[in-house]
Amino acid sequence: MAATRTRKGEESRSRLLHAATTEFARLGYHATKVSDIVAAAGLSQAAFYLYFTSKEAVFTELIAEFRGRLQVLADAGKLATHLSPESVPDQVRANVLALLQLLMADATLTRIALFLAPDGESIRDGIAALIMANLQANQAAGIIRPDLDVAVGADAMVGLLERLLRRWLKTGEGAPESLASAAADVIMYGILNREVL
Amino acid sequence: MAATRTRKGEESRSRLLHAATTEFARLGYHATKVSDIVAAAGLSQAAFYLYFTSKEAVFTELIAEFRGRLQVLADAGKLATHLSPESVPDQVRANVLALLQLLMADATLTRIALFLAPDGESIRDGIAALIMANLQANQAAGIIRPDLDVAVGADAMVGLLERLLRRWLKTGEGAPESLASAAADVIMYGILNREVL
Amino acid sequence: MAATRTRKGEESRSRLLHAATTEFARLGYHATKVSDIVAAAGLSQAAFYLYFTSKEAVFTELIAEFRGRLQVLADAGKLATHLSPESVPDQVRANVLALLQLLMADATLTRIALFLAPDGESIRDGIAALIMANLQANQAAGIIRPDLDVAVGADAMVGLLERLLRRWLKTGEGAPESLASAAADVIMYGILNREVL
Amino acid sequence: MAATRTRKGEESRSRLLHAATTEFARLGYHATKVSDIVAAAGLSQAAFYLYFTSKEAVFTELIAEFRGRLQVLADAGKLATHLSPESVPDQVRANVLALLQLLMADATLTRIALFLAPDGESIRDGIAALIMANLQANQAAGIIRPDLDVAVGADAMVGLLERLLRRWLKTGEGAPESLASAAADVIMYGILNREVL
DNA sequence: CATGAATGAGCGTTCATTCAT
DNA sequence: TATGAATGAACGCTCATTCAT
Repeated sequence: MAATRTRKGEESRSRLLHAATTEFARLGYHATKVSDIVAAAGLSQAAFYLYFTSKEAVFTELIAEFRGRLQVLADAGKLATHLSPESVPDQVRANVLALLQLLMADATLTRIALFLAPDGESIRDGIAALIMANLQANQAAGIIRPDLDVAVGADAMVGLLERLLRRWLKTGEGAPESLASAAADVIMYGILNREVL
Repeated sequence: MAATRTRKGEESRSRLLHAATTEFARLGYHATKVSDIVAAAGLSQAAFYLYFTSKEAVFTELIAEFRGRLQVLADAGKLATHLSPESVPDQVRANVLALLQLLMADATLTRIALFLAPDGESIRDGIAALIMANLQANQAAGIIRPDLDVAVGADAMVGLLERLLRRWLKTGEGAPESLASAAADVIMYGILNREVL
Repeated sequence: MAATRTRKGEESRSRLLHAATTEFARLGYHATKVSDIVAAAGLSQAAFYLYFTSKEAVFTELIAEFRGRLQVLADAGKLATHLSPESVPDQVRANVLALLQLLMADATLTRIALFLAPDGESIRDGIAALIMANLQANQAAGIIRPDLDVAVGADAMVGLLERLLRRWLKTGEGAPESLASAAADVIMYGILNREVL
Repeated sequence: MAATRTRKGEESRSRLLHAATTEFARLGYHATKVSDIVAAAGLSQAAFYLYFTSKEAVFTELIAEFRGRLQVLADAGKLATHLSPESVPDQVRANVLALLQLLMADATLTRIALFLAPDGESIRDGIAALIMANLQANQAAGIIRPDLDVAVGADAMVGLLERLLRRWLKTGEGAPESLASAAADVIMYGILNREVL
C-alpha cells in the first residue's frame, strides 16, 4: 500500500505527505478534507488512496515521523545528561536550545504533532517524562533543590516551552537561542528578586 | 429562542446544557453529535433546537459562560494585586490557588474552554496577559528580578498551570492547595540548588 | 373542531384566518409556516389546532370561501345573461366589470385562490366554463360571430382578465371600470384597424 | 462543479437534468425531493452533487435554459416584425405559431419555466413586453387600431396563449397550427358578429 | 501510476403536529 | 380557551472511500 516502486510514485507520495502537513496545520484534522489535501498536491482523490489507506493513516504517519525525530534526540541523551557542577547554567541552556531547535526545525509538523493531534498531549507527556528523569538524576547529584517536586519542575519546563513554541509558531518572533536562554533562566532561578526579599 | 417560560423548560434547557458539556468534554466538538447530546439529556432531537439555535451555539454559550467566570476573578483583582514585601510567597500561593480553584470548580467546562475550544488558546493568552501585568507591576516594585523577561515569566506560570490542570483533569489527584503551593514555589524560586552552586 | 362556542373563540379563529390569508398571499403555501400564521395572529401554535385540523385545512377553507363568493355571482346569472342586441357593448362591459369587482374586492384572497393554490387553475377553468356557456348562448342568438371557437373566445377573455388582475394585484394601478372596459373592447373588437385593412 | 470530463459523466449529468425536469414538472419544486430525482436517474444521492451545487441550482439551470431558447426566438425577430399590410392575418398567425411551437417543443420544461417557477410570471411578462413592442410599432404603421391600449392587447394575446398552452399541456389535444390560427383570429377580429350589430 | 465517476453512511436542521397543564 | 413544551419524520447536503478504466 505504502510501498512505492517508481520514482514518480515516490514523488507523488511525498507531495501528498507535504500537502497533508500543510493542510492539517492550517485547518486541523477534522476540518481538513481529503479533497483539500489532494487539491494542494495537484492529484486526484483516488491517487490519495494509492499511497495511504485512509485520512487517519496519513495523520498517524505524520505523528510517527515526529515521534521518530524526537526519539533521535532522546537517544542522543541530550535530554538526560548529568550536569557537571561547573557550568550548570550553560549546559541547561544548551539542552533547552537543542530541544527547541528540533521543534522549530519543522514548524508545521510540530504544530500538528504537539497541538493538533489528539495524542499530542501524550507526546508532550513523553517529553516531560524525559525531563523529569533528568531532574531526578541531577537532584540526586545535588544540583537540583532537594525539596523540589521534580514532576512539577518538569511541568514548568515543558509548559513554558509549549507556550513559547506556540507564540513562535504564530509570530515567528525570537531567535531559538534567546528564547532558550530566557526559558532556562526562569526555570533555573525563578522570578523573585532574592536581593530584596 | 433561549427564553424559557416555565420551570420545566428551564430544566430541559439546563439538562441539555449539562449533557452538552459532558459530551463535548468526552468527545470533542466535532465528534459530538447533536444526537449524543439529546440522548444524554433524554430529549428529542427537535427539543434541542427549542433552546439553542445550533450545535455551535451551545458550544459558544459554554465558552461564554467560562469567560464570564474568569472575568469575575479578574475583576476581583485577584490576579493583579500588588504584593506587600513581607509575605510575598504566601500571597503568590494564595493567588495561584484562587485561580486554580476557579478552574477546578467545573472541571469539564474548563477542559472544554481551555483545551478543546478553537479559541481556548486565546483564553489562555488572556490569563497570561493578566499575570504578565501583575509581574510587571511587582517588578517595578522591586519584588520581581529586574532582569526577568516578564512575558516569559508569565508563560512559565501559565504553562505550568496548564499542565498541572491537565494532569488533574485526567487523574483527579492532588489537592488544589498543594498543587498551587508547589507551582508557586517552582516559579518563585526556580529549580536550582543555590546552596551548592 | 371548527366549531367555536364563545365570542372570544370566534375572534381568535377569525384572527387566525385573516393571518393565514395574509401570510399565504405573501409567501405562498409551502413557504408559509404555521408559526408564521400564529405569530401574525398573536396566538400560540397549539391554538391553531384548536380551530383548524391542519395547515392544509385553513388553506382549503380559504379557497372554499372564495369559491362560494364566485358561486354567488354565477348564481346571480350575471355571467350568463342573454345580451339584448341594442346595447351589447355596454352589457359586456358591465358583466366584465362585475366579475372584476368581485375579484378585486378581496385582493389577497383572490391572489391565493387564483394564483397560489394548486387548484387555482381549476377555479379559473370554472370561470372560463361559465363564460364559454355565455358565449355559446349569444352565438346562437347571432350576437357572437358564428365562426368563433367559443372555447378560444372564453380563454381569451379569462386569460386577459388573469393578466390584468395580476398586474393590478401587484401595482394597484387602474380603476376597475377602465380596466373592465378596455378588456371588453379588445375582446369584442380585436386589435386590427379595420378601416385600413 | 458542472464540468464533466468524460462521456459517461456527461450522460449522468444529462440523465439527472432530464429526471429533474420530469419530477419538477410532475410535483412542483418543493414537493420534488432530490431523492426523487436521483431515483429517476438511477444514481445515488451523492452523485447529484457531483453535477449540481444544490437542488435549487438544477432548477435555476432549467429556467436559464428555457430563457435562452426564448431569447433565440426574440433575437430572430420573430416576435417583433413589422407587418406588411397585404397579408397581415397570415403573418400574425405565423408569428403566433412560431412562439407556440417553441413553447410546445419541450412541454415539461415550458410547464416548469412558465407555470411552476416563482419567476415564471416575469418570463411571461417578458413575452408580453415583446408583443407589446410589436403592437406599438404596428399601431404606428396604422395596422393596429389607434384607440387600442397596446398593453391590454398584449395581455390579451399572452393571456390567451397561456390558457391554450395550459390546456394543451394537460390534454395534448389540438395541433399547434390550428391553435395558433384560432388564437390569432380571436385577437385580431374579436368575438362580435359585426354583420349583425 | 492516475483519474473521473460513483456511492454509503451519516449529520444538522426544520416543521407540522400533539401533549400536559 | 390557551399555552409552553415536546416530538416524529423528513430532507438537503457532505465526505471518506471505492470502482472502472
